[in-house]
Amino acid sequence: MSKPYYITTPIYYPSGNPHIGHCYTTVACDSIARYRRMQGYDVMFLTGTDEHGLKIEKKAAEAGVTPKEYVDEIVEIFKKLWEYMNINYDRYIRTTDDYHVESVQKIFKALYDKGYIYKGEYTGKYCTPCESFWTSSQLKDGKCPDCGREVSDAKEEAYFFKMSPFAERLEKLLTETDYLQPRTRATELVNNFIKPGLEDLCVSRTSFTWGVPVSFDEKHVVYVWIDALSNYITALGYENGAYADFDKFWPADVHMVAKDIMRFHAIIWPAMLMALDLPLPKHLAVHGWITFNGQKMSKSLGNVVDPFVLGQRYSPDAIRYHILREMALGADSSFSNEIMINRINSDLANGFGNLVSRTVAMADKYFGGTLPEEREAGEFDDELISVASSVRDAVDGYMDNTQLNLALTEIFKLVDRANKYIDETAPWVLGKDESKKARLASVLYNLLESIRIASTLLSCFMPTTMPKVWEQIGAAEGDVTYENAGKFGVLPANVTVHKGDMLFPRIDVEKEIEELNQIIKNAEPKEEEPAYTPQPQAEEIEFDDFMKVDLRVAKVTACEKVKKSKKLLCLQLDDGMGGRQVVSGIAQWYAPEDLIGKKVIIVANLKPVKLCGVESCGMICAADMPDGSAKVQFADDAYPCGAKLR
RNA sequence: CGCGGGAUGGAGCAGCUCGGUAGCUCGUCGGGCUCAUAACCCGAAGGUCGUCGGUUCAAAUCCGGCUCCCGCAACCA
Repeated sequence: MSKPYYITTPIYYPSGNPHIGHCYTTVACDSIARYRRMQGYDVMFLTGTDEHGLKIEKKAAEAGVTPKEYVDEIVEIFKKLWEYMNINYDRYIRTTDDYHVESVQKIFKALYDKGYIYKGEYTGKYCTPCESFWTSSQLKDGKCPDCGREVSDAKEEAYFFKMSPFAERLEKLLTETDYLQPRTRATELVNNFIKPGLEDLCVSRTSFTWGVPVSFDEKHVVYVWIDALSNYITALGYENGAYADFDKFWPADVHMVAKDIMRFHAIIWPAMLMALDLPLPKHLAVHGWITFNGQKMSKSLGNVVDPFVLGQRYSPDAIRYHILREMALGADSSFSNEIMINRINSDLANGFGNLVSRTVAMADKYFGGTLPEEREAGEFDDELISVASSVRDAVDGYMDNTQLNLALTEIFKLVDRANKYIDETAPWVLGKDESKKARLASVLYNLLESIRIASTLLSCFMPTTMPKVWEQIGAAEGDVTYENAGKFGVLPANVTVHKGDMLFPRIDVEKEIEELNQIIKNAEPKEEEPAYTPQPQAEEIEFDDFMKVDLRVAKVTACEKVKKSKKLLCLQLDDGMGGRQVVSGIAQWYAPEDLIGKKVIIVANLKPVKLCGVESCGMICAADMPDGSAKVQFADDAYPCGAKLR
């Protein structure tokens, strides 16, 4: 009976279309899953979508459809992308699936019965028009992140999950086991979340309805944690009858996640499992972001990469390769069109593709495609054979540590060695001498064997292209197994090759970059310009209310950054009334010298407050820009300082 | 003094745990080859290893101060 192996991606939130970042995690998991299958494991590879929550509810409302209709549509796009990228998942879970809903309700109840969940009060900020709760950290400029209106303090009845009983075990899990990969991140988690004391977690909401109802308290809907994280076990049939794989596959071998959701998987998820008395997953592999020219990918920067577009131009396998080759487990990896194209050219086209092409072409040219069986060993053979025979074991080691980039590097050492071997043995010279035919056959055979081994291992990473290689080098299905990847001399001595199409055509870098930039440009205006919808107008107020606001002209006499803060500038103003100090959150967009000497409009009669320990008396007026930045409203220099506006 | 990570030839990185020739990929330059996808192979140039100080026979590597960058947290009147 083969050993089980369970690997998961996170379940993605379908509030928008999938992008290259989603591909990153999924392609990595797929490659590992394929590798394990090849090794003979009984693999369960799970992916899916997290479909509940307020944001989906709202997006659906905006689109004028039901939440379910909304997610159905996006889930289709996700699935299409996975099909396109040749992702071979075993199961796809949607949190809207009946069996999942059933399990979540049971889990919630079980935790309640055990006393880990209790009813309490959730205090936060409430936006009346949106009917939504926000924590203070979610607020944008102190206002509702959705509509931009004022929020008020409010309390909401909610269920809480007790985290504190697990603090000690969690700390040990993070610092003393190899659960977290890479371990370097453990310090960060322990210092930031465990040492200050774990706060109980709010696990239900009454402020929206698009979610799993709490079975024993209908007003409440299960909030994201228990609903989403539990997918890893409900998908196996935990507390439901849809599947019966829980005993076989749990605990998971690897949960792979990006660093932004590391915290939930490193702390909350293990705590939940502890509360349920279930075994913990073996590993949590955390990877970084794909950054674009060093910047985080974001729509407003216009650098969101559409995987469909890239795949069409360079083939899904090339994209898969690039992503995996650049990805180091802990760190961010930079993505740019230039890096990607260069990588595809040098590794896939020049290195691997060309090796296959020249080898097959020579076998075809000198022997009509079929090698004769006579052999003659030569001086460079041993080194090539030793490299080829040891690759698999090296790759194994890296795969065990989810270091896919290093695994690929290892395979390409063989590719490079083989290219060098061609130069050393100069088959074209042998080809001119009838007496060297046996030697020539040996050289070509050794090359075909090297290609067979490399392509077998690469087939987990580039599953679409490698079968084409096998066709070209005359490898049968039984030749390209995991077991044979560790052996040299598997192809029949009289193997027959078949010339085929180029595997990875070389890309014209300059031309391609120009075209890609054009695509980005064309895509931009469509998204950018009409995308800016002004915030809804605030509620009407009385004239008297308006007159309470004292707007004044003031001149910036001095300005400096507030230490300890990235966003704050401290301005000294001549307001015609003796001067004052105002702190403003615009440091990201203005240097102090941009403001000194300029006149601005201030709200003069705001109650003073301290921001990062610096007193601020009033605020300066600025416009919110579509990209989230702010532009200060500079006043006409003719206005005298202290002049009142109305 | 909020937490953490980083600073190494033009670019991107490894080396730092366990001090002792600074390595890899790409790019550049020169050469070779012609089987191949203007690909392949060889060679060369290019680095005060952020900065200052300490320990040591010896420091990229250990210790301390400083500067700058990047995440996260907080702040954004």
